[in-house]
Amino acid sequence: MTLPLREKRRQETALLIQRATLELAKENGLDAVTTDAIAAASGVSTRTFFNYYANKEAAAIGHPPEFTKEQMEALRAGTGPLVADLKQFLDSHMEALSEREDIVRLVGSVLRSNDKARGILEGLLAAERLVLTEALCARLNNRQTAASLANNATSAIGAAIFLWQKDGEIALSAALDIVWEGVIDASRLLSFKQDGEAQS
Amino acid sequence: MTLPLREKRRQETALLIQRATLELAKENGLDAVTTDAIAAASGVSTRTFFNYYANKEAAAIGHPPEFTKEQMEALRAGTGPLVADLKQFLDSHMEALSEREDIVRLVGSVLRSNDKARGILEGLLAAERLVLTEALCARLNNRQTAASLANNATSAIGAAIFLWQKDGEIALSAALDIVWEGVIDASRLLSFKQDGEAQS
DNA sequence: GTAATCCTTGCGCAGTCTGCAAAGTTTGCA
DNA sequence: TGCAAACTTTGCAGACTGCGCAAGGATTAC
Repeated sequence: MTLPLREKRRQETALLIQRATLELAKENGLDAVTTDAIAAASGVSTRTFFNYYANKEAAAIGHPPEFTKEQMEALRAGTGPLVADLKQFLDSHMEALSEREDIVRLVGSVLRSNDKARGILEGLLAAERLVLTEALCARLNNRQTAASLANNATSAIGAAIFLWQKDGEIALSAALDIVWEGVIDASRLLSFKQDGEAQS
Repeated sequence: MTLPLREKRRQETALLIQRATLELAKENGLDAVTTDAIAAASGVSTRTFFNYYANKEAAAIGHPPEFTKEQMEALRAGTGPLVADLKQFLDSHMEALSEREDIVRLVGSVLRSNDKARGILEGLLAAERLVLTEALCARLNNRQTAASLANNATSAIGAAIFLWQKDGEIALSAALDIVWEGVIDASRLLSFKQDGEAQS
């Protein structure tokens, strides 16, 4: 962890700008906030703001935690049954998100009212989903299956956040448990042997 | 089907503008296209363009086919096992998409390079997913399970389109079959009874 | 045929985002 | 420590986006 000063400053400023953006968006939504206002609140020039983020929506999203090397490795190595490993993987990612609960909550409200922000996050998630698909592929040797698993997993994270926001009482990890149970139930229904149908 | 003239014209113009937008975007991507250019190519004023679509990204997406009342009803009534009904539902929706293959292909390429367009489509899809969730809820009495099923279903449509675009040989319906098989396989893995784990 | 309703359009304004070049910081190396 | 190379910040100018407004044109219902 011996980052050069430059790098460190950059990360700090990026986070500072994100917080300023979200703070301003709380009032009347992100659309009502100008880039000039964000720059001013962050203590940088407007031009510099655009050196950090391509637009205000990207600033609101910031840099969400990615799947770490350790998490991916644990999943690929695979000690237990796949379901358990996957759940563990999601739990550990959820924990990373919990450390920025305030930001997660604010980002969530921006997403509800801003198409562009949604698209940006969706792009980031798609990349993560691809990474996860690759890792699962190594364990399964079937791309479509791996892709579907990755989809269920990443969607579960989003659904858990949604549930957590709506409820307001339960913890993020508890929300994930509830959502995951639904995923498993749905899987039972989908994999149920059909009455008179042929089954490969 | 006795639409007033106004309504009909409106739909035609909306489609015309969408086609013009996609046509112009083929060259250098949507970002390189100005709203003035789209308006000129569509034979309307720039101001009128904005009466049809909120922005050029929305114009590129247009108005994708929604789940029809008949499709939803068939799913809710539910004659066979759920998996079969769901597959049938997806097949019929895929058929609707096949009738606009040219547009689907162009929209796909816009989505790859434009965050805002992705967000807009994602918003439309989320609404559809919600409709589907409601319908499944009526049959299942469990919201989380219904949501997971709806997620798997709508994601499958997207994945099928992706596969169809990448491959270039297979038909949309065939692509859906391949994707769906992956979904079922993944479900088997997820619902697999775990070794020593407790099972509710 | 006529009144009510809805659509289109030009104009103007506030805001977004980029290229460029000058000025300021940080880094590595001697 | 001190200096050159590499990188950052910033102001400015300029093209593009998106919307409110109000006048004029088309369509509808009766």
